[in-house]
Amino acid sequence: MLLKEPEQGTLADVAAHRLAHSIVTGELAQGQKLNEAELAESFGMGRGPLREALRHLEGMRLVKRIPNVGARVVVLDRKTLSDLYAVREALEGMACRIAAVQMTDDEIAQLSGLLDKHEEQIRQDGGKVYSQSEGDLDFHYQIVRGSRNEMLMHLLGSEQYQLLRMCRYRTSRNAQRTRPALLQHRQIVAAIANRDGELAELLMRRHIQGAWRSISEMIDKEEKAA
Amino acid sequence: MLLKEPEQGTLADVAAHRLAHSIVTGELAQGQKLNEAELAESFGMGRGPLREALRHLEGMRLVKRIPNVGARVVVLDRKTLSDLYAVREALEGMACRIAAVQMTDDEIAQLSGLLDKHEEQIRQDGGKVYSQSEGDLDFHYQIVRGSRNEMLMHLLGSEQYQLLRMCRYRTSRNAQRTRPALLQHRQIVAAIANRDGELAELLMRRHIQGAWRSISEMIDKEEKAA
DNA sequence: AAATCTCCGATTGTCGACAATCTGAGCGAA
DNA sequence: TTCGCTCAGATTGTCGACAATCGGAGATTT
Repeated sequence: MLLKEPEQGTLADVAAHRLAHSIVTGELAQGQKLNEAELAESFGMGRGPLREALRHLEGMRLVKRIPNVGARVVVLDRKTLSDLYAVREALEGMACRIAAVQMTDDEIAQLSGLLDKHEEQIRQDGGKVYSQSEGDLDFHYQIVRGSRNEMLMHLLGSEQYQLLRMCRYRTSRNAQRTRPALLQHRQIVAAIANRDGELAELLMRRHIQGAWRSISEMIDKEEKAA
Repeated sequence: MLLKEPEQGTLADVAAHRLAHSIVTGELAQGQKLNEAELAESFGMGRGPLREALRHLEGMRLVKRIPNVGARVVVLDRKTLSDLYAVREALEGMACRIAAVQMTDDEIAQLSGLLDKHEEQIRQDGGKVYSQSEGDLDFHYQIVRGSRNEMLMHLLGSEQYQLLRMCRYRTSRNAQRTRPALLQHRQIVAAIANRDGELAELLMRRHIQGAWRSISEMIDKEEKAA
């Protein structure tokens, strides 16, 4: 759902998706060198399609390329994540405000249902934050879709979110934030259901700010440990 | 300044820049088919680099590619531009608020100087909206730079703005908005100089909303004419 | 020993040719 | 006439090979 059809279309697209997955899950470490010939070999394709895939990932900011030197997996330092969350706050805040006007009652009910499923998941296995994260992304993406803004959907859905998912995989150990997050999600849906765009935006911005604080603390700990 | 070094680096980069320029200036019409062999020939390069360039432009949303069919120049319809301006409003509003805190006094003075130069230009040749547009983009980009947010700079500066420039070339006939725009720019700078982030954001949002109304009316006229 | 230079292996950049696929014209049937 | 089918022509997708460039090991100089 978040990662489109993996095995279809051009080889370059397949490579891009597989690479994106490997990077997001951490299978490919941050800063790791990406050897064209090697990867092409492992994917069973020529270097041409693979180079196109790298260009694509470069556009997604998942890899950084330097001419005549090569491509490396991007490194998510504090500054990068801080910037990302600031952009998210602005963009998703706007999405929320518009979604409160644009979403149909059906879509809102569906969104609420997503949270029910989500809650059930947390109740069942309190530790599986992984699926929570994916579900959380689904939640956010549904709202973005509700804004009917194609550019936003592309910006957040298809591209930027990969960075977020990458970040999640890195910091998915702390489960303690899932419950307050769920509550905040409920409040956001309630605001949208009331067609209160301003409140929905405010709540979403706070929600994202809270997520950033949480991530930020975690980075602090990691840095202190190192 | 807005278009990086044209003739250096890999051929794919050269092709991407030249194509971007041709698209933005309208030299390549909207919706026009982009033939790989043809373009590669005209640029004096093989199809490999050109394909990479197309991938890049696809990421910039300047072209739309369909597997096994080819690439076409994107068409800027009302919906696309509306979405673009909504995103701009959120992003540049945020940039303004942060820039009001982060910019140095030097940078603010420089920004003010840019407007002086800008005013002088308007006084000299009241009709040359072209250079006004470029200068306007410079103004907006300077503020984005002032936010110190790398992601924002990449999003607005290197990529999204090409779409804007494309739009400007299309609708650059109406010069009557340059003077109020300049005034609004001055007010924004004043707010930033006072370190009033909230006001700066508000003014920038209004400024962009005004620009959108202007563009929107122009599209209406065009549609009525057609 | 430290710094610099030189050269070689490895990697990226580029090209040309071939295979796969789509588009559209022309033909035939309902 | 209109619809569907077939089949070239053109265009995209892919590969393998060659040229250009970079990084690093080792030798040389101070």
